[in-house]
Amino acid sequence: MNTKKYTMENIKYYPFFGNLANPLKIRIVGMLKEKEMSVLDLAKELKEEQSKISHALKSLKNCAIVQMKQKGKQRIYHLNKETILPMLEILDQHESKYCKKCLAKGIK
Amino acid sequence: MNTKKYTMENIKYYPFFGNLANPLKIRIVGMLKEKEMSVLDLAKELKEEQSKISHALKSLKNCAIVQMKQKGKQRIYHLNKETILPMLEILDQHESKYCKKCLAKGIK
DNA sequence: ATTGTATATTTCTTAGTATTCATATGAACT
DNA sequence: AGTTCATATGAATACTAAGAAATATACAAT
Repeated sequence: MNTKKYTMENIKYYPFFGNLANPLKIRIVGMLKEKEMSVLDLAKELKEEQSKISHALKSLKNCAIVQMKQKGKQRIYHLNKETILPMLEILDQHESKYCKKCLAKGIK
Repeated sequence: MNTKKYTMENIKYYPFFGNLANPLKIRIVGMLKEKEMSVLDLAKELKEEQSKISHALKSLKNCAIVQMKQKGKQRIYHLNKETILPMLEILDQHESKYCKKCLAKGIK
């Protein structure tokens, strides 16, 4: 039916929000709100496999939701608070105002 | 491996961002930034089938990203600008600062 | 150079989501 | 009530992204 489905203008937000739409990734974001952590730290705290955490961190890093620094053999990840905190703040307000039902039940 | 994977606290953002992570849905949001529109208006402008638009609008409405009012037989949808505009604004800033590459290529 | 520790990558499978198509509902008008 | 236009719904299929498991790389210390 279509020739050109979407313009760059419109799809540009896609990969970014895709990260925040993933339960594991949002849990990682939740952890990193508190303090910066290594991959294994995250794996332990979240009770998930290391490779899974690495995968998640890679895509979070690709969209600059988290950033990384090397420390010996460890790689320490920290949240890009400048962007993410205000964004979650807006959502909290939205949620408390409009969206109790859908958020509680996970309706899409 | 896990018993309890995530708490409510952590997954609550999931359905909301899931909507913004979808190309069609974000295109709808893009259209509704300009003006409110009916389902068929959207279908025509975006060159997509009506049922597809309806499906997308349903999930957007479930998370209060759009709102709807009846007008004769038409249903007019409009954007929840209070939440969405500041959110896109934050992202634009983020993008121009950090994420040119990933956004251009759609890397996740 | 070898070992041990930390993280990343690759491939395959599975689960979750979107799309399609057919059909149903609902509202206005005759 | 029947017709038309506008929208929504449901079920089947097609996609895409996430998860699992095994393996590879990178670094530090000995």
